[in-house]
Amino acid sequence: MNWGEQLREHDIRITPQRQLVIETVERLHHSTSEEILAEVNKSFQGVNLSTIYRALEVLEDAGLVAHTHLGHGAPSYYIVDDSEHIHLVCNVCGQSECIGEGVANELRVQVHSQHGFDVDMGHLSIHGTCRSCTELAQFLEPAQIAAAR
Amino acid sequence: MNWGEQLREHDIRITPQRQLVIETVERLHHSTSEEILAEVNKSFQGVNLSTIYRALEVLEDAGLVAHTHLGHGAPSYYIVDDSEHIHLVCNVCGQSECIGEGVANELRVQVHSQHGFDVDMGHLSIHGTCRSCTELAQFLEPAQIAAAR
DNA sequence: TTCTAATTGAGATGTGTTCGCAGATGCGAG
DNA sequence: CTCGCATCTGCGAACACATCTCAATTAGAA
Repeated sequence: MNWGEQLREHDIRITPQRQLVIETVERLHHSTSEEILAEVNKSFQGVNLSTIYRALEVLEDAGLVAHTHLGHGAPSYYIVDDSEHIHLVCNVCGQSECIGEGVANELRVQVHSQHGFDVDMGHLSIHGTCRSCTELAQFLEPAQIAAAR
Repeated sequence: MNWGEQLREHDIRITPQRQLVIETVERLHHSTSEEILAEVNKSFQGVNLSTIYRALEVLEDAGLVAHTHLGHGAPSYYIVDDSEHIHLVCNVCGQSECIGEGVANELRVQVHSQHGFDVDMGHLSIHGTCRSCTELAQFLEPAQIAAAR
């Protein structure tokens, strides 16, 4: 099923702006609303930021895109496809990496059986310290690492 | 070691404002910056919101408090003590519950061995759908559940 | 083609957080 | 005890991100 049908199923009109947003989110893989706006405006200037937000909202309702919070700032939007993934976000350098959802299956099962809670894996961001920052921490203070990145 | 020594160790001055913030965060268990301000101002009016933020920042650096993102809005601050915990946040009703960190131990070990990534458990918020919202979803639309809470 | 409800652009508004600066204060040295 | 000064605070402005209002436009059913 393509995204056009998927939108019509949710009684969501198909507009050029929404098409642009979907294509852009797909192309950029992970992007903030501002980044999406900038990219969309490269081909069609005049598209408004509120339109981007509204498009992202309906597309998220329709299950076509999802978002997760990487840094402290704006959330990152990405296309929902067959390969769900989890984000590891480093608190020191701010970099993030995607990993398969396999490592959290045990967690998902336990949380569901013990608490009846259904985990949304796509939204899961794991914060901590990445390998290289852990190694650097032997020599530098966190602030110096953050400054050097 | 009490918090006074812990602050001095980090070359952080002890002030009434910081003492108030620590005590308030401890008392409220989970609270936003605005809630802390309101609570602090009950006993001492005139304390400024930026002071709260700055206090929370240094206290976090010193490892006395930590924060996690529960809803979409302001982060929640809490005292770091011996009992680390994880937050389950329901995307439908917005409620959150604390659970022991045990369920994520497997995850922590795997993420570390496979990716060299050191997970910050206190900051881990797991989003998804709670038990009661899963049950309600048989009868109601998500929007109706959110409205009814 | 016509009609209407959904959608859009533009800008105002809201919420949460940080900044810059002048004055106040904790606290170590004397 | 009191002095000196780096740090801290209050205040207001600025900032980042998100949402809302409203008139004009438009997708898509009839």
